[in-house]
Amino acid sequence: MPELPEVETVKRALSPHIEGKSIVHLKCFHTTLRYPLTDDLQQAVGQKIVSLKRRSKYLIMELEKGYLLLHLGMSGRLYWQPTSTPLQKHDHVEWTLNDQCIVRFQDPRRFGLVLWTDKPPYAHRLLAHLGPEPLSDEWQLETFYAALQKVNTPIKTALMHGKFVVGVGNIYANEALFASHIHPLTPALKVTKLQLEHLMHAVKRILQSAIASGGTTLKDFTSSDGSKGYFQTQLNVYKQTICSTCSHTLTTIKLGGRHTTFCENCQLIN
DNA sequence: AAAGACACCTGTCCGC
DNA sequence: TGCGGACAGGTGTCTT
Repeated sequence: MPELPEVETVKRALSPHIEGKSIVHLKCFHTTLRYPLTDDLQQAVGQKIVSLKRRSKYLIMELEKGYLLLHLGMSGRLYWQPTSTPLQKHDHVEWTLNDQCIVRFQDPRRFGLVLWTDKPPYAHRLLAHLGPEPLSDEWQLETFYAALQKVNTPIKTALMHGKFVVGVGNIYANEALFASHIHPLTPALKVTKLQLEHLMHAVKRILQSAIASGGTTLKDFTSSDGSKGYFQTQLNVYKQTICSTCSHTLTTIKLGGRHTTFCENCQLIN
């Protein structure tokens, strides 16, 4: 489900409903997601939610003392209800806030996570190694280019790796490479600095545009209020068959186990 | 040290 | 209609 724009959409939709409110109950209905749902999640109970932040595809619920780290994995949802409603299949964690509203974490495939930490979350082992945020000034052409000079792996794999930039998943990696006319199999160290500059601009533009559209709903993505995203209408290669620029038939290959679609006419390998 | 394979899960879709 | 198999928006960890 979620790449950066989808997680950002969830964050923006949920924040106004929960910030400044207190957690009255926290219930777990399943023992394990990516990691076990441990008893220390109860340390969040009684605390006020100071803010909801995003780092990469992680959500950080900042409490007065401590933090809850959340990740939606491939199929996770975080949905909000003004009052309690019947549990749905695959609801794993439920927060009840002091105004009686409910927030639930639902995740059929259970690749997501909810965990407690009382230490600064950016130093947590899951976040500490993450690369720069694509929509921030931390992501610089010079350092990106320099880092890739040692990387022989295809540029698409490098883009999705999370080491050089975070938040770019399969959909937006395909789209950004198409927009910047770079063949996904180009070895990262062979991408020129000029191409890399175009790629960075494409990533920023596409992510911002996807956020503005409320994310991409391919099958089942909805924001916390149940609304769908509309960026799928702007996809140029992902799940498409004909090149929107030259009308050639698009090529689909498998790269690192992920569907990779590109135009052999518009995206040349270096 | 880098790169690839694998693992974690369930739901859905497609072909037979 | 039923069944097997492939595949899906992610990412940490293990193996080469």
